[in-house]
Amino acid sequence: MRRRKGDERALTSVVEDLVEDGSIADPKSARGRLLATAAHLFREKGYDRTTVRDLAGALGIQSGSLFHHYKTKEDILIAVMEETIAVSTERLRRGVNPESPPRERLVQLIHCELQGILGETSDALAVLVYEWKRLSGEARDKLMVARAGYEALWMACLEELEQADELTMEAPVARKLLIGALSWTFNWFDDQGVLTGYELAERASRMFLKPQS
Amino acid sequence: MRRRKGDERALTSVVEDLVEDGSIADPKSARGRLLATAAHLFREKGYDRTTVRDLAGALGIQSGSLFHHYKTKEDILIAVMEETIAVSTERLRRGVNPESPPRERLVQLIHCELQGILGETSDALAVLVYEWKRLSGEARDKLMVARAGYEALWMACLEELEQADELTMEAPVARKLLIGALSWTFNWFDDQGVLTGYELAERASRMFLKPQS
Amino acid sequence: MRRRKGDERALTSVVEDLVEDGSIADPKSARGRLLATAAHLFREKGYDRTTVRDLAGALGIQSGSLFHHYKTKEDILIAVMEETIAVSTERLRRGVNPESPPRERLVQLIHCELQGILGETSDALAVLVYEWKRLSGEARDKLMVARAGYEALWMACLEELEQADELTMEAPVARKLLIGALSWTFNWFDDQGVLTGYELAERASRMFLKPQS
Amino acid sequence: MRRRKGDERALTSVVEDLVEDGSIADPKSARGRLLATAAHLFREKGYDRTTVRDLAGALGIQSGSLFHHYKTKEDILIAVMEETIAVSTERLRRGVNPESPPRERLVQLIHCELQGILGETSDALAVLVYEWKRLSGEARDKLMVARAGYEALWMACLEELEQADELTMEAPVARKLLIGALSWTFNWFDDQGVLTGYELAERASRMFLKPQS
DNA sequence: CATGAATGAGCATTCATTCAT
DNA sequence: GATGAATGAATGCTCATTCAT
Repeated sequence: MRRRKGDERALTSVVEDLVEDGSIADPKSARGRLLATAAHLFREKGYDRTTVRDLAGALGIQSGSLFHHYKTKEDILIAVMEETIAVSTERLRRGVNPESPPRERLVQLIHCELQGILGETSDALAVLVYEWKRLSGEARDKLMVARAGYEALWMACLEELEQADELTMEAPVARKLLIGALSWTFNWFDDQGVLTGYELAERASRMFLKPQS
Repeated sequence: MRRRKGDERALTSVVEDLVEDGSIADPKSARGRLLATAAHLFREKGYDRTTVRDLAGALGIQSGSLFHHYKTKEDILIAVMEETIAVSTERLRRGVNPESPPRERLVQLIHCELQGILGETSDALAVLVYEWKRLSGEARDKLMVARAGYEALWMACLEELEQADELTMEAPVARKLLIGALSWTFNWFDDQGVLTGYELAERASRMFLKPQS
Repeated sequence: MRRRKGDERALTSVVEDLVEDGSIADPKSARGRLLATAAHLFREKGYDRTTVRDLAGALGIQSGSLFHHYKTKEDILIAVMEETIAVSTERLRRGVNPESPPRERLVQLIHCELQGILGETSDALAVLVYEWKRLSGEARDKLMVARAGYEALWMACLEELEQADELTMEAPVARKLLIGALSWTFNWFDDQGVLTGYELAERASRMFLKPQS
Repeated sequence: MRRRKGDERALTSVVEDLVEDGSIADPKSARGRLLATAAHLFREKGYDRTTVRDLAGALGIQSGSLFHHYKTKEDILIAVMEETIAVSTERLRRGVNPESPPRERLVQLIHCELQGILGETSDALAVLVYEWKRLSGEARDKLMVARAGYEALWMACLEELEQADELTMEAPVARKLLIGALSWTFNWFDDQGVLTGYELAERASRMFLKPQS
């Protein structure tokens, strides 16, 4: 997606700070490269069809060496997802100004989410959405907890809007329709197309907000 | 999804007629049962993780016998998708009254699509959406042609609305956001929940229509 | 191989007579066509790589129907070999004039064998040579007995020549070298090439005969 | 075949030298044992009927492990053939003394070829002859090029003899009859029989040479 | 930490053979 | 006889994982 300089800086600092406090791996470290490459391959070919040899090959190491970093292939998938959730949540936290009026905050939320879906973390988020079923029950539960923090940020805004009677439908319904609509964008949205990411975010917010008097 | 008697009758007749003219396999025939079971398993476990032995086991036959009906596992996936597209397109054709005003027709379109996503053909449609990447390029091309007929029915309505200035955004953008929003419903919509399918369809139509004066 | 009219008539009558006395199947009957087709496919693709479906397909019937004629695929191979041995032996019997001097008889023998290898029965003879190993021990024994009659006709001539001191080496060694040399011709001899079958037979006989004084 | 000490040493050094320059695998290495075992089984049971499990079992490893060394079963066949051609060609190069008169060189050539057919490389050579048809076209072409070098060494000698009018027939015809005669020996020649390999070579050379005045 | 050979269970697919119709 | 759907064992090959070096 077409991004302004400011966005770039924002994402970089999100990642940097999370690296510093140890929540995620440094993208330049071996582990970080591994996860980014895994995300890319998992998205491109699907988790099942990506072999550990594919992944090792893309990293320039032997397949056996992967298992020094992660015990199983599934652990790599889990790590990709965990980090994505962490980065996404942190991005939301920073990208949304709590002082802004709620209508404005909704646009900020949508814009943040779109940035994730269409920007740098695109691969990892696509994996999060499309490979969710590949997780074992246990892993799923753990990640659902992490995901809950992210969703709470959304619901706070939507519920406020609902109470202010500015929403065209119930907040939970709106959120779920929106998740689907935005997730799907990585199947069609074209960086170079007629619409910028900003314009798309604005269109998406219109779907649920009553027209302003 | 909660359905009225009328819907049931409608779907049944769609399938029956397509069976009669040979477009799809009779759901009660060996081939039809095979495709329904395949759709179910492919959706539940994913195409890659569903082995031909799983499928054969679920059908009560030997794995070798599957290859009497379809030459490869991918051919089964393709057949599932082809039939779904055929049924969906036919359902749209019947479920939309060309005499209705366009706003009403949009609700009919959404309702038809939701019926597919949440009703009888739910499994097959989920497979169509989530396993698209598993198709070889050739198969993909063939199915994209079939899919185009379906989309044409949608765009006719949306473009009419756009020209009448009743849409809150460009028709193609609206369609794509809607595809995502509706497809995602099979991940959350609960048949027994607070919302009926009709109510959901109505909510979804609000996302793109300007409020009526 | 280039053949004179006389040869053709000779082979036809060999086959006809064997058909009449029931030793082999009429080439025009269902069974006969089956064996000829099997010989052709077995030679072309090898016995193992020729499936019963291939064979049935070439005959225009269903694979299951083959088993009305022969109980197993191996039985078809055995039948092909048995008939070939019968025809070859009969051809030798007729093609060699017991009145001729032994040197002449050797040329007749070689010519008969070459006719088999390069003429009408070429496929079946190639199968006999190259698929011998595919036979079960039991079948092998049975066919070896049949083959013995054929070899006896050869050895009679060669031993007579040996006794007359007209051979450049021991009769059994000569015969074995000759079997190899002639069998191999179906890998290189060209019907349309510089050499006729007759000329080849003549060359082959020179390999073991002392020059005539 | 009964061999003198010198032959043994000669073959050993051929193999050793080729191992050293990397043309073939060391017979004592994993790869070398694999190829020798494969040659043996392919010869005994035929390529098609030898399963990768048979081969693995004979080597005392798991069938999956084979694919570490060769990507496909056909690649194993190809490797067997390639190495045989390399060894055979090298043996010819060393076993024939270019200073010898051509009649003598012919005996040397025949003796070398027989050594291959009946000695250590017997299995691999039988495979080369009998499983040639199993190769894909591509592999066939590659091996035919390698084979051409071997045949060139033969034709040089035979053509020289032909020009000196010492051959009883055309050089190419002689070579082809000889290939067949010698190849066939592994179906009948008995190491312990009345004839030594040398005696057989000498008999074979008589087939094409005019008696010396 | 990294390697790479080995594992062994699992996979889609093939195929001779059977048998109810 | 012929059909063709079904069988079930077998096949070549894949791949996550292990482990001695």
